[in-house]
Amino acid sequence: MDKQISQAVIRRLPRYYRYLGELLDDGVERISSNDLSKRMHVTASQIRQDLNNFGGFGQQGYGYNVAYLHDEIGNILGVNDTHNVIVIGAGNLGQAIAGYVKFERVGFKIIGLFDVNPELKGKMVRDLPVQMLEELPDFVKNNNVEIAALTLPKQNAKSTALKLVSLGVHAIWNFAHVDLDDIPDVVIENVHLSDSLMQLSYNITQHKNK
Amino acid sequence: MDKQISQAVIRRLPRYYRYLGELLDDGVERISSNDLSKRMHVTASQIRQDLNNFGGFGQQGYGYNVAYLHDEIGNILGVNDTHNVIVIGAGNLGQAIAGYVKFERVGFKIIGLFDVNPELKGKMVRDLPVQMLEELPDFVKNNNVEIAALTLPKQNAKSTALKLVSLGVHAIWNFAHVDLDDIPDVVIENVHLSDSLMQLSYNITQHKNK
DNA sequence: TGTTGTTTGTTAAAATCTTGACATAGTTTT
DNA sequence: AAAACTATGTCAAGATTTTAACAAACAACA
Repeated sequence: MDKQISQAVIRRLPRYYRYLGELLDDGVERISSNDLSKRMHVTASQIRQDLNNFGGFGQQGYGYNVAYLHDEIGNILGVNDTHNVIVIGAGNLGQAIAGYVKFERVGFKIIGLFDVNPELKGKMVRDLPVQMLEELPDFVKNNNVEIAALTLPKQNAKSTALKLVSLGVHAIWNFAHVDLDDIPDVVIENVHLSDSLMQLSYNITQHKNK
Repeated sequence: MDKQISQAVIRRLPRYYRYLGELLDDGVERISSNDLSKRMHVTASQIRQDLNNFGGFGQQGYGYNVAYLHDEIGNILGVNDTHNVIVIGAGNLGQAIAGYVKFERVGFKIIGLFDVNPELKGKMVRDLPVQMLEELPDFVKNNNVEIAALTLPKQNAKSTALKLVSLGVHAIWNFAHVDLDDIPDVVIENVHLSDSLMQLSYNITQHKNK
């Protein structure tokens, strides 16, 4: 048992979660895979298949209860629990991420913001002071830090990641333009904005030549 | 002919491009799919298969010339040409994106930054003044704008996207937390940071239960 | 309460993607 | 110049993912 769920499925879950959240806001009580498929431009079969990886959330002849399904997907994704996040690198992107997460998501809580630049020391970003990297070990020891967002130059990313893991932070949200594989015992999620922009660029070229 | 290349392949191209760029910086002249596969932690077969979608860039018994292959992938991705980019939404994220792109990539040039908030009018971000959205139509008319990055609240994303397309901007790099499908004749690349964070959250849970 | 209609969960087929295998072509060495 | 070696391009097998199909379960309505 305990079949491994493919990352392809996992990548789709947040999107389901988002659409269900919107339906919830709109006061929609129930939805069929067919209706949802039309809104989301995917096949109904895929929706049912995806959801059934985790159990039967629907009911024949009725469909899915929006509130219930939303909550269940939230549980699967782990966003109904609180996760403490620190941001390493208090540049533009770091500040933006700190603000963005704060606005967008309950469930994720930014509790610390770090940088190496002494000029930034103590600067307030929202309600958080920028701390120096030297303060990181103590901070991690005294706070339950689950996720570290790395928004720093690629030169420092690997060593910082290694340090974080040694301090006990086992999840990294990596915005640095470098791969952080071959670090054992840590979960990495990469956001390579350059890669995304290049994909866009490719698709522009394709689009033109049609 | 003119076989459609799958997005799975396209998603990998920027990564090849990055690794080849690093090899280039390190003064490495040639590389075999086998050596590259070890560095990148993918199969050599996949590398050869991916590249052969676009033609034979290597030579039997020799491997691939790093500079040549780097350049060719650059051509495929369209990053050897210049693309003018405007950013709509001059909040933290918009400013970060403007700076990030500028630093990371030649090939993409930020030429304008727009917002609706009158308080931001004229504020300099790097070397660009924040302009009001009313100025957008004239700006697009007078400048060759290829890509618009949307870093604004989801409520305004769709209408702004529609306006951009009507003005002749046919590529959107979307950071708003909403899907912009069903807009015809436009290439969309989504960066859903929340989705990414949720994936991380899921994988943390999985990691723990092992 | 029975009949009709709806929609799931699941199975199987189809399509796509990844990996392994190897003949061929070119390189390197002697 | 020949022999030994290397590594691509490509074909085919294997694995995974997606889609279609439908029986079983429940809802809605008469």
